[in-house]
Amino acid sequence: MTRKRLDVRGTLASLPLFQSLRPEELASVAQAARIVRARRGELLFGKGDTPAGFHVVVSGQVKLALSTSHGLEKVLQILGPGQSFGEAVMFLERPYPVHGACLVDSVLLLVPRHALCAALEADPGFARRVLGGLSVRLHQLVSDVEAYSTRSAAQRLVGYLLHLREAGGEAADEATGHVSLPTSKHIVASRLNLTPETLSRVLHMLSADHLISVDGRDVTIRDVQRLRAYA
Amino acid sequence: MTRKRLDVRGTLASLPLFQSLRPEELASVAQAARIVRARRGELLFGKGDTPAGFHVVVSGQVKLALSTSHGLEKVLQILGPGQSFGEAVMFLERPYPVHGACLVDSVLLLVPRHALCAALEADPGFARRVLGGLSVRLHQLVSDVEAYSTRSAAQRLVGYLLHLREAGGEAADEATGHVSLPTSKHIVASRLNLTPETLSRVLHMLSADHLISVDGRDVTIRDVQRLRAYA
DNA sequence: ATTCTAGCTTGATCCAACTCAAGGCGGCCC
DNA sequence: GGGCCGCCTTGAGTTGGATCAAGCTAGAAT
Repeated sequence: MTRKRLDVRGTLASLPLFQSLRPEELASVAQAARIVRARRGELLFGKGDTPAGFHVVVSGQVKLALSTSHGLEKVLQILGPGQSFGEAVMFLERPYPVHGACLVDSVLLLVPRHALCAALEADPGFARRVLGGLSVRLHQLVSDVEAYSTRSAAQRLVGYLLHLREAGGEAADEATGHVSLPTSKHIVASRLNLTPETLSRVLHMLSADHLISVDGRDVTIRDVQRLRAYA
Repeated sequence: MTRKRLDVRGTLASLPLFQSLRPEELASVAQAARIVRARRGELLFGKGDTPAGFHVVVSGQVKLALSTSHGLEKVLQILGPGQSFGEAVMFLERPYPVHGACLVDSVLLLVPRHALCAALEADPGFARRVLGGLSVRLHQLVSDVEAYSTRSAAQRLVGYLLHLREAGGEAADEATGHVSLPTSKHIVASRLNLTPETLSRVLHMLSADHLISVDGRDVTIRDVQRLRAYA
């Protein structure tokens, strides 16, 4: 097992969250952080576990999900490199309301509670950034609730595709575009609160309408205007 | 119009959020806060408005809601005295993703952005409390998403009744209990993402099973155990 | 090349909750 | 008292998306 040495400090320094921490604070956070390597499918924490700190994804991909009564699961969030999670739950010292697992082999950093708290004390700018991060997540959840409770399956999918397109850095005003689903279709379906069957049917329907075309995980958006009108 | 003078400072001091601000900081927040009086039905802010600050409910009752394409609305939250809202949106300087309106005549305080920021700089404990507040809201939203996407209408209602019961300070281990719906049934229905018709039918069904009995907005819980088993 | 398997698609059927359409039932004002 | 207006209930019919059950396809393993 040849694992490349990881420059913890450099990695942390490159994350937006830790911008503008003073070098000695950054060093002490880096000092305290633990490197977590996990393979595809591996559980990072279960629902009900007590958080040891918050996580930052260095490489790979992680899902946060709920498990339903019937052993099914509902994916809440799919996280990639540079994203962090678990701040809120760590902060409240409550058990995780979701579980987290790797979708592919991944490397994460686990920043323990005390290191976060120290940084909060030391730098009001850091507090502001954590607050900003939670606020963004709050907004995302509000728009998820909106999507689940006021939009149809097709509208949710269209919204998601347009969202991916913007996140993917495509110019917002182009008439066409291209996005790749971040992971397998059944995970995407769950993220959108759909069954895989329904996702497949909706993709098919949008293709039939010449709004998109689909090739595996690659989706070409043929008519942004008309797609927008959908959502 | 005989409006009682409002002791802004005293009111703020009694809220958990502002506990342990030093007196001079509290004074300057109180100084900056604006009193907002609004009548039943009055809009406090519309979706898309720019937040002027965050609100604290002093008395009365406020709803935060989304409006759907067809002029319907979906209630996200029902807030009573002592609760605050709009911190996140103010913080990000983004437009409101929801609108807010009074369910009954109400008095609120509007704390402007600069006052909050000043308090954040001055007191890391305050930052910690705001962070805690947002974290709690994040948890609530996660459990809403869970409810909407993995639970049936009856399960959502049962969960809500049990939640009201606990919030109402009833001992959690009693076999029976009593709760009052905080507002009219059609608002409660919307909060639970149900139509009023469905709410009515579910209440009827639970009554028929001797799990609860209903008299207007008053609900008597006859069998907590069996009700818990439901959710 | 052949099998195996995971992921996806397609078709048929079902069901929870919604919509539409009438009533009931207070409370309130004239 | 009588009429009116919100609010709630009840019934009948509809439907979006889920469920169940086969197939299909492409890449990996043998």
